[in-house]
Amino acid sequence: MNEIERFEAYLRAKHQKMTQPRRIILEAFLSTEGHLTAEAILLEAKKIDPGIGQATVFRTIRLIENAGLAREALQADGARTFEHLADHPHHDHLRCVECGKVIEFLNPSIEREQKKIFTQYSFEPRGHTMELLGLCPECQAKKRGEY
Amino acid sequence: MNEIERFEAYLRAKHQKMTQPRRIILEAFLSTEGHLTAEAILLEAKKIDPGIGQATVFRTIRLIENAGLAREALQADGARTFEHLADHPHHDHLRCVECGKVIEFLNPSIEREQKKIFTQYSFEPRGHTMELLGLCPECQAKKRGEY
DNA sequence: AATGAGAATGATAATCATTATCATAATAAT
DNA sequence: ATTATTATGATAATGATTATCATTCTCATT
Repeated sequence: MNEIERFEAYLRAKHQKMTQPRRIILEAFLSTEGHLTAEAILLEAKKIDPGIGQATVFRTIRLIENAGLAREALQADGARTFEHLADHPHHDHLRCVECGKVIEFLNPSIEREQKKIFTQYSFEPRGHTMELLGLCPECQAKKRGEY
Repeated sequence: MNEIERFEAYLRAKHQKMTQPRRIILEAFLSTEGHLTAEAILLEAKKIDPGIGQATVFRTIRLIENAGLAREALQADGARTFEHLADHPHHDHLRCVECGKVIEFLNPSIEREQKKIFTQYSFEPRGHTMELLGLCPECQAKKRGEY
């Protein structure tokens, strides 16, 4: 079952409708990689159909998220972005505070420890966010050059 | 050196001034625990001096943050909050997605692994955010009761 | 294929948090 | 005390998100 089909199944289960705008927004979103703001997703969608409205993008992103096809990723500056989960297994982020570059990584040891914490506090796991903030090698070099 | 003094030293170093509003906002902020929105900090400050303005709170929080006396903590819903660092060593957060309850925890093993990742990618560490999301025992019980 | 009830759309207005502007007031160095 | 500089608070401006609503679309049923 591909992404579009999964979205259709989700909508059907909720007695909601698959529409052209929804399909276009999902396709536009899936055609990207990385972290997109709602506005960026609107721009992608308008490449397919310029008539798509801002409001519909906000509404549809939430649906896609609730369908389990995307996740929200808050940037360190508070900007709200989304990334789709197709061919994109779980990972965490290492971000450069200077240039904004993002490196994705996965550390099994950290994942294991997180599970332990859920158990310790009797929480039912629902996910997590982790972002490491630092200065990338290039920006370190740039800084040194300034002096 | 206490918090107020540290803030004064920071301001002096930046050729900026210690003022009544700034002192009041810092004192109000230090009198709290946990994660406060800018608005909540304004309310605290107004208990001391009702004349304090919203804009000054925003400006002063940034100063306090840059002085290293507070840190920003984005909530899972995107709300921007701040917590002061006095008598409040580093920790991470476990949040209930249902009721919003926050548990603070510290896991040395995770901290160690994070350091390794910085090293692996040659990043200069500048901090990190981690938030585990789950359903707390109380909300699990409430859910079960619904059916 | 036509119908009709319900749902979705896009334009726009409304809201909310945050930032910018600016005339006045407070501060700190002389 | 004087003065140059910075900070203040009121208000306007901005940017992101959400609500409203008349019109349009979708889909199960005929």
